[in-house]
Amino acid sequence: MKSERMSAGRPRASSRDTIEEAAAELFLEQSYHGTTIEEITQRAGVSRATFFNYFGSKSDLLWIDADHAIERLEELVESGKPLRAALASVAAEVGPERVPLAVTQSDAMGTRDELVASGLVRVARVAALLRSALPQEAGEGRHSLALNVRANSLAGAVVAAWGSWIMGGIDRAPLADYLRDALALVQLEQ
Amino acid sequence: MKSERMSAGRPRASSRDTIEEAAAELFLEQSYHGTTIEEITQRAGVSRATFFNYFGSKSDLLWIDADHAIERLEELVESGKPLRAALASVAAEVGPERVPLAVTQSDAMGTRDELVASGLVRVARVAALLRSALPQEAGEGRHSLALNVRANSLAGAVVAAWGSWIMGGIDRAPLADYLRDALALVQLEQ
DNA sequence: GGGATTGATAGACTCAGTCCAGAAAATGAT
DNA sequence: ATCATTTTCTGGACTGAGTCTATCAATCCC
Repeated sequence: MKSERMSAGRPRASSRDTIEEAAAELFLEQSYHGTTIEEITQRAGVSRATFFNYFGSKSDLLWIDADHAIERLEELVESGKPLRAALASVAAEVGPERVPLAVTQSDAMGTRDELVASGLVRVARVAALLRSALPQEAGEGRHSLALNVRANSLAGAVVAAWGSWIMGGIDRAPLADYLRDALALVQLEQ
Repeated sequence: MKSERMSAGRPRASSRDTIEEAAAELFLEQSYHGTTIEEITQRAGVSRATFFNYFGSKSDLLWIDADHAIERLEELVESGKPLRAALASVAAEVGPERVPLAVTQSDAMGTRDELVASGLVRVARVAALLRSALPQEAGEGRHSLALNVRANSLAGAVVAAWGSWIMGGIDRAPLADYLRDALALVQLEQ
């Protein structure tokens, strides 16, 4: 995943990690909205233009960990792993410190639709993934209402588990436990 | 709802409707992203600043009908109507033409996260509303996992119903039918 | 060394969204 | 009628995200 590259071109500087670190520091010091992309790149020692080589938008910085988990889930599902097993696997890989910056910056989240929205884009991605991974019942079309309901409800449950886990504070149970309980409540499929 | 005002101050020009109409026209002619707020307000004959007296953001224009439905739902729930009855009421009020601009502009939606995000903000609003309206079980806290799962799953089902209804095309069944079927699939509460 | 490829940079540009000071239009009181 | 007050409308300046383009730098392969 990281870099199986040996071929042509100028090698990337270590910019990505540097930018992430600079951003995390500045968000703590000044908050998300109080920090500009220019400040981040200045502290990271790169140009502003470089930022957009690595990230599509400022809010991407808030969801790095979540995006990583979603990518892992996509990998597992594509490799043929059963859905619930894949979900459990990814949950087990998420350590107690993997709380996205978006949540520690939640004062901003409360007021600003922009941040809520950037988070929900991830939810939509999960829902779409689930919809493609759920077993279709006989004669059921790709856009069946029942399929959509199952996918969305399941996504809702996954998100609820994750949200409650976050709110559980530092001494909470592992995410996998929350997920198990949440999935038990939606006995929609299998 | 509209205007029970007789008191002081300069009366509003008919600006709001004018802006909505101008925007709808321009979005059809030029697409959402091809239209600037300045163009909209020019056609509507008001200043750019006035736009932000009526709408919080450009993307609000895409969700006027959805926002109206959500507000109705909030009213009904606050007035003490049972949740499922309130949902059914609002669904029954939604005519076949009430497809938000966001959907007719869906070519833009497909590619641009911004539009997905603006729509999902509405989903979050619905989920929050459901969470506050769902009956709490005995000894269940405000941030209970089970409560969150029920609220989110239900929101997912509502959204699935709405989405399938939209996709059903012009000769589809009433939204209320889709909603009934979707809710029947999530037998989580009551 | 000479391409070819890829990454980094600078700079200009568009546009959404914020802010503010002031003009315009109404009301009610004196 | 005049004045103070309240609310809307307007113009203009400003910030900052995101796009685009041209150019330079670093690496590989020949």
